[in-house]
Amino acid sequence: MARRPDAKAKKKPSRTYHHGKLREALIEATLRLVEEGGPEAVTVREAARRSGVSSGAPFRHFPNRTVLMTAVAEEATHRLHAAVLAAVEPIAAKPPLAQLRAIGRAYLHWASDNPTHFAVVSNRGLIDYESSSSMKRENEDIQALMGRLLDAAGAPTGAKLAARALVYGLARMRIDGHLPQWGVSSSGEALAAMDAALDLFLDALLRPRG
Amino acid sequence: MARRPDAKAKKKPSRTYHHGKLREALIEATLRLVEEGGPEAVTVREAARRSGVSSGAPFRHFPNRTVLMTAVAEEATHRLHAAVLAAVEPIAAKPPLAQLRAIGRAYLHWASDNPTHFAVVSNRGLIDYESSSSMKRENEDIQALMGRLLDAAGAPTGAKLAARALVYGLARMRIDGHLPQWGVSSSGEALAAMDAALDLFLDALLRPRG
DNA sequence: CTGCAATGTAAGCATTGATTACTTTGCCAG
DNA sequence: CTGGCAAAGTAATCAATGCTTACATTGCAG
Repeated sequence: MARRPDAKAKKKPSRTYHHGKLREALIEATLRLVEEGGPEAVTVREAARRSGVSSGAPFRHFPNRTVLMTAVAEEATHRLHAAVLAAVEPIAAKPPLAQLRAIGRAYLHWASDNPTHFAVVSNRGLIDYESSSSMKRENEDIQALMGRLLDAAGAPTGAKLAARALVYGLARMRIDGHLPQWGVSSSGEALAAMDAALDLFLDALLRPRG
Repeated sequence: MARRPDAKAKKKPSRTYHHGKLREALIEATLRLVEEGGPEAVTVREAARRSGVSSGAPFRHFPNRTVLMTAVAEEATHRLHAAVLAAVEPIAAKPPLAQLRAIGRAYLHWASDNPTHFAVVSNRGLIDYESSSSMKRENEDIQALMGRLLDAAGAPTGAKLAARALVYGLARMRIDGHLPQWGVSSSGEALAAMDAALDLFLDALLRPRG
């Protein structure tokens, strides 16, 4: 795996010193750290190690650990946003209920497939949410999309919060370990149960009221 | 506040050494630490400091930080359980819907009033959930109660998971900072919105289906 | 009273986030 | 070119933390 202490830069083995793309390398390394052990496993020094630089180098690009985590959360949010959009856009002509179902499923599946990344995105005590305009925008974009669809489906006022809470709750229950009965690692059954709960909720919510 | 380096034990100022009730003192100190700065702010050394013992002493009672946190989660779960029971028991004769509402409200209000304690209870990555039989019991007790009430109300299969997810989702959204529009600190409006979402969900779920 | 287990202390280790002073590098104005 | 300067590395250091080990004190049981 490791040939020599150099072989770091893409083309010029400049003997170490001046990584060239350290910022991106650190984000990538941190993404992998999150993947491997969750947000708590992230260590600035380990990210530096994996990027082949000294322990102080990361602080040239990120003032502190939180900002590094925020950059990772930004990337993760981007992926989640893309996954959700990729699920709705092909069926933009179908009825709102179908689109809502697709959004919820995409969200839940992404969270289930990327539990540790979802943990970074959702727990805002770990990041500096307000500082990232892109993360805010993509987040609000999903909420707005859901809002429009709920309105179009004639959902009652307050349904937006309930819908958000249900999907968010299912996703977090999974990563927080509250779904042991459906298998901790075998995501198949848990996903099926979550999908069923989502369907139930949407059907109940959008069923015409007397 | 601090008169002398002694004045620690209740009655016998035994010059330090042998605290007598260090275990409980540590749990109490940790509870306060959680209260002040969330689960991440908990430090074994600080708990020791506040209990007036050396930094190694806590390890005589808790093998590691996680076990200390688990003890705190146990206590917090006990309080949450008590709050929920106190809300339902007086109205055990009323219809299931009313009882379900009361449970959800009590849960949400407790989580809202004790956000950091709720964080400890809910995030099982921070504790050793399986090792605490009392915590498991009280937790499953609430779930079972909700399950019975949902069955009695004629809720469809799968409603149990949806109901748990909705309440859990609302509670976590609040502590995770996903409800800025309802005021971060002014819990009044956020609570009202959560209650409304809960009502909406229960009404939709339990409305007779065709 | 004695001796042992429980419970505390003191000191130390490895690790971490962060800072500081120094060094190397790329690049741009002249 | 080239001289110099800002950007981006390094090395050394600090304080804090979780946890361990060796030792000290205590109280209690026999």
